[in-house]
Amino acid sequence: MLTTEDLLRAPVAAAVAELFSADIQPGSVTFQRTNPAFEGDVTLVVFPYVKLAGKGPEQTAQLIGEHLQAKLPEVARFNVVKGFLNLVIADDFWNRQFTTLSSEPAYGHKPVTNTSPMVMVEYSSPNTNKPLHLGHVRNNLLGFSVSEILKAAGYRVVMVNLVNDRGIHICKSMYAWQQLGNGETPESSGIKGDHLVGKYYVEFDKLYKEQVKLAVAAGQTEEEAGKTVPAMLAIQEMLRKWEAGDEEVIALWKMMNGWVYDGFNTTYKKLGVSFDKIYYESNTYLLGKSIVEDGLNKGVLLKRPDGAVIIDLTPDGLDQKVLLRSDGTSVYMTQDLGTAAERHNEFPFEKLVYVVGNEQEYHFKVLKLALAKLGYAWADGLYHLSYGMVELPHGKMKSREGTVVDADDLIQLMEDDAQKLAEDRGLIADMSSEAKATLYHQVGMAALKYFILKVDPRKKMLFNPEESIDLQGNTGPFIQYTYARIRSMLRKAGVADSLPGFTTPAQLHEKEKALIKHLHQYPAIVQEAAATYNPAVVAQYTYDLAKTYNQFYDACPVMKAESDTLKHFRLNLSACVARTVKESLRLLGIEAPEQM
RNA sequence: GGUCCCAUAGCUCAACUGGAUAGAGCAGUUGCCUUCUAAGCAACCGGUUAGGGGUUCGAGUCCCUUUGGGAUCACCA
Repeated sequence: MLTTEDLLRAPVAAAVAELFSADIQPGSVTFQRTNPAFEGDVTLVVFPYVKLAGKGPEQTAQLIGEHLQAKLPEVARFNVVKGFLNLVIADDFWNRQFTTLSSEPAYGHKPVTNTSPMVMVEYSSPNTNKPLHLGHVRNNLLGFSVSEILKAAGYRVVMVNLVNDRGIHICKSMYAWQQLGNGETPESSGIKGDHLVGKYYVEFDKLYKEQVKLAVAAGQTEEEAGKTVPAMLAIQEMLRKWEAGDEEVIALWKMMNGWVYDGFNTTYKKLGVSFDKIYYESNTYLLGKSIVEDGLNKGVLLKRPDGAVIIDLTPDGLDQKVLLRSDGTSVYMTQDLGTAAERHNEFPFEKLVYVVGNEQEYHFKVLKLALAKLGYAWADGLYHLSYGMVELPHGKMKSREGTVVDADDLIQLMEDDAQKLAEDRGLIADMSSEAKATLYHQVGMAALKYFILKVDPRKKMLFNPEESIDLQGNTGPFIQYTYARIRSMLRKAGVADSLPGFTTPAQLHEKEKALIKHLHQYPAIVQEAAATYNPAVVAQYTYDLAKTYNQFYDACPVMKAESDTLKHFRLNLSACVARTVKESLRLLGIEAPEQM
């Protein structure tokens, strides 16, 4: 697909050469969208050439404009505002673009083959002691969407999840359940597994604090009490037994983890996310020791007098970091070193994207640097997609303080809102109750997903539980609605997807041209979103496309167009918009209902 | 204390990576359903881009500084 930039770059360079006898690289010529206040499709900023021209900006722009218009039939006319050369591209060019792009089945997406570069995306990575909340939702939606975008941009993508299923924190819920649970199970209580385990995690915290309070009252210092209270000793003992493979502890661990996984899988399914491979820390936590040994031998790592192995990153502006405890056991970093190396053996990725909150920026900086120093060339491909926290009006969400927005609750709330609005509209009376339930889910999730994904991942975002997420305006359902309306029209016209053999009009309506220009941008948008790991780029684009279509819909009758030729063209244009909207929604993990 | 990030309309977010008169949605006011779905379209209202200085043809964007917020600097994960 020839973009306007491709079309104009060389001619602009030629114009500069001819008019001002100066050599510039065609690749250095850049364009921008024309400001809507002026007529034009693309704009050349001529400030970079005024020195070469030895003339004022207006005159420089005027000369280049005249030259381009004379040489290129695609340049219909132009106007000059200050140093901006606004070029109007002929309708014929846009018509040719539309004819080409409307015939491409996977328009805008690059095909993936066995030799395409491979990217691994790690996301979700939950703890198995509490249910998922809104922060996890952002992580999951980002990870899934980034993966889909990378696939569309031509990468082989491996989606992985690293489940944090071991450690002292897991023992807390296990211990509390042992002490207080009376054999309660998800079945006996009717509580979803992850919520049940989360309940005992909170119970432990209460129990523990109570014991510390008593001990302090009995004269111990708080620090002392914190370490010696029975509950603390018990979970430490439990962790030792777990690491020693104690049958009873392992059985309890397996049972309760099973409950959590059942619960997570339900939530994952509702969120529409999935993984190609799931790693468990209980399997990976011993990895990395050999890498550390190796690093010691190479002299990259140092053994401190107390026996701990460290890496000295002070020359890089960071600190010293412990990679192996003095007793020889692993830390978080050890495990991540080992996991990354093992993954690269299994999947020779070019990039490994970690979708992890920005609170771990330091960790990933160290991880990448350490691997590089240890001599792994692929370390260069590690990328920490460091997303901002979801904050509530009162600040960060904290599980223990109960100030979290639960994922399951929120999903339910969104479905209820979608149902309420749909029932008020009363347009889907003919649907089966099953189809209705599906629709409420699709619409509710669209609102939630778009709400989260339209925000730049790197920025923190705010969620106010007092205000429900909109279903109108700049939202997911708005875009779905545009799609459903087109599909409804195509059904009435008896058109499945598109009808070949249309004729483009000699003169495009302003809104038709605007739509073609938007469609024309789609491939570049996909590439940009992939290069920056930013679904918000796709979200913004899709909204603009839908918005533009709605304006077209209002201004241009399709079924009652002046002629059959025009009707067929507009049906094709609509079908093409529908396809692109559906695809770009899919990249965001949002479904496009046929009717709503 | 060191390092890093953030601050844009009453609210939630944009701004093509230094470009033209800073854009959307929500909220508020007001038009448009006897023509393809009004979850829509159109219009009005709303801004000293936290404050100050600098760099240049041009700054929300880059540099310095003040203020306010956040993260991180564990032999936790």
